[in-house]
Amino acid sequence: MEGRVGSQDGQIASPRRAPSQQRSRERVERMLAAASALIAEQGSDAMRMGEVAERAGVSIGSLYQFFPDKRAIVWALAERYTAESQACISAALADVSDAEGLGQAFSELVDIYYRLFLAEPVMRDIWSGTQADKALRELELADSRANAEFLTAVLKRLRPAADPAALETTAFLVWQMGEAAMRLAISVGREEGDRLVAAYKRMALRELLDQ
Amino acid sequence: MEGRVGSQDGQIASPRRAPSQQRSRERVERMLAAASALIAEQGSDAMRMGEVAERAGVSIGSLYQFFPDKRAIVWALAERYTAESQACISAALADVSDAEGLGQAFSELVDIYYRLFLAEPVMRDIWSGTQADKALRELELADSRANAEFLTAVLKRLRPAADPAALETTAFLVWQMGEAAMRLAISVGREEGDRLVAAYKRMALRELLDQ
DNA sequence: TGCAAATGTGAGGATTATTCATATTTTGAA
DNA sequence: TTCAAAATATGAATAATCCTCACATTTGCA
Repeated sequence: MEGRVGSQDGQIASPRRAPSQQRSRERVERMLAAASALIAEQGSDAMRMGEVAERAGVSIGSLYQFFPDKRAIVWALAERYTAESQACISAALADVSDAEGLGQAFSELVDIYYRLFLAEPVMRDIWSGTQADKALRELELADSRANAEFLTAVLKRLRPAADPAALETTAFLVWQMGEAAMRLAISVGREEGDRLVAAYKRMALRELLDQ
Repeated sequence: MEGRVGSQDGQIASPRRAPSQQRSRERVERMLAAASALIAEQGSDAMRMGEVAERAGVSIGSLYQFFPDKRAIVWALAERYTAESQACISAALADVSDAEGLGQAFSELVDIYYRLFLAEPVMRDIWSGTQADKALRELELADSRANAEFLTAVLKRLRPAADPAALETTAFLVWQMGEAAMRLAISVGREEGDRLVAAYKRMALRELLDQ
């Protein structure tokens, strides 16, 4: 009843061949767009390579010309999301210089993420499946570390006397807790989700500001 | 290259037929034991139904006599773990009556869980894949709620003046954060993992005791 | 004993992911 | 412009896997 999704080795799935011509670059975009639409409709697990090819208007062989396997497509989409959000997060935290500013920026960041998770089925699907796929897990971990570093930088400015290593651990943990809180929040009802996100915010800020 | 793992509907995978004879009960045990061993060796994703049957010394058809599909086997193992751990957690929190006691019990509980995650590849694998499988996700959520309730009961005793709804939210969130922290801790190096777990403990207790 | 229910079996059906031999298009140097 | 090499396109065929089902065997029990 099935196809399987490759062996369990978590190789970073890089394009089998980078599209060098204008034509192929456009086709790869179409493939990713098709995959994105299908994931939004049915989830990445139910996404079929044949459907992706058909919807992108390319042959199945062309798909495999640029993506070594199914997971690579999901990975490529995930990478785009992380790149975008990192830029956003970096900007939001760049010029925070006092506790109040951190509270403000962090709170907004959480809201943005929460809304994004609620509104973006693709993102939701991809980050949900994160744990099952080694390459995705590593991407998310790297992303999380990068984001935590932005937060660490702020903390070091706000609390110069504190142990830097401890600040790093705190920032990383708080950030990961945030991602977990989001996943939890979207998997329960909206009201409870809102409450949980609010509770997370309080908890995180208390920890970050060491109050 | 593959088989697929069932449609994405998250039906609770209950035995197709409960084994009623001694013989079949023993065989089902062998099936679960075989599955457990294979998951420990290669992960549940790489576990093949044919291998499970072979190692259990039964035919593939017998497997499907008692388990409607592959996920049902994983689910059955997961259910056992949750039943066991709930009993353990309930016992640990049952007679907590002051802040110090909570600190003690909670800290021990976290340690036990952490060690369990580190030592039990099966448990680790199952809870990692949790997000990808609807039935597993629901099982984990229900388990988490049940455990959070034990914690809530303690909090209500310790802080009778507090808003009960807020305590429930706090307990649930803290518990889920704990599971996330565990997953994170075992996916990074041992040293960093230890630091993260310690940091989580501090954060959680601060929140639980509202200090 | 004998019959119905429970259980056991494994070859084959059904899906999918992925490959590969071959055809077509583009590029860039002569 | 010409043309060979590189890049790209194609989809039928392959391979791997889950799961079904028609039929065989065993067990419980009146």
